[in-house]
Amino acid sequence: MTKQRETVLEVVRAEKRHYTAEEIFALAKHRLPTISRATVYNNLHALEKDGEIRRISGEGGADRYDSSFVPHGHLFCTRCRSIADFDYPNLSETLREVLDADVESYELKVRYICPLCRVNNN
Amino acid sequence: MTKQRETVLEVVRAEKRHYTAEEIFALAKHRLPTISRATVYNNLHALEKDGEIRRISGEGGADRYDSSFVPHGHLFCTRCRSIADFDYPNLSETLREVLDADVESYELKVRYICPLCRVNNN
DNA sequence: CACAAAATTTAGAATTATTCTAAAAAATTT
DNA sequence: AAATTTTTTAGAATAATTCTAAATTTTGTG
Repeated sequence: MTKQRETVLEVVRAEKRHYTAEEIFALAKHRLPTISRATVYNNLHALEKDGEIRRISGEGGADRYDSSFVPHGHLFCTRCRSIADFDYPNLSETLREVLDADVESYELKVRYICPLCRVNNN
Repeated sequence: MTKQRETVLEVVRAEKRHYTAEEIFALAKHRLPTISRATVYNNLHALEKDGEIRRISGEGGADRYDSSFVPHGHLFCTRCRSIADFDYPNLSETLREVLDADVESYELKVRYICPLCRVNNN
């Protein structure tokens, strides 16, 4: 494992938010000034393939990355564009049963109006 | 409703597969030779907002569109890149209960190895 | 450890998908 | 049918991602 890959993984794991490749590039560059964009993309793909991180395909924007080990869904607020995690227990197992096949990964995206926007009538 | 929007909707509804915007553009152009790419994108967005079609955000490629009224998930084969529909009954209602909020739409993408690739050991 | 082979990194160019622009055309309202 | 609003058009612009080929680093082997 190269220090570039390690840095990319650490940046994704340190997530306060779900970062885009561009944001990860900027944060990684902070620590490893010579790192290139292509390396960030390479490593994001490799880490995704290894199951270390998950890609959240972009809702009208760039893809984002998530490093949580706990399977969960994502809530997209169509008003303020915020993204939040939500727990949906047993979905992996249920999918396995319904499909009768091994599931590599899943992505459950829900579009709605988040509580804050609802209250504020945004 | 313009004839352009009507054509785009008809093309998506006539889906044998889930088409990309580019494919929809080509098919629409067949019938309406002067239609422009921007119009196809405009109408895809408008139709999505109206709930007439659903966007399937691109798995390493362009977004695709689906016109089915029956809520369902999508199966992505990571070997042959095929996309299939699958039924997951009551997910809308379950999400509504879990989140205690109205769900505008959802997208459930599952990555796996499809039966054909499994059998053929692709 | 040293060498060879394989894998990864780099910077920037290239490509792909999508959005923007401003003028023209079409649709809708009055 | 005139005025207003919306949509369309072609092409330019932008954004996100992938590609390229040479340089560097890492890994495997004796």
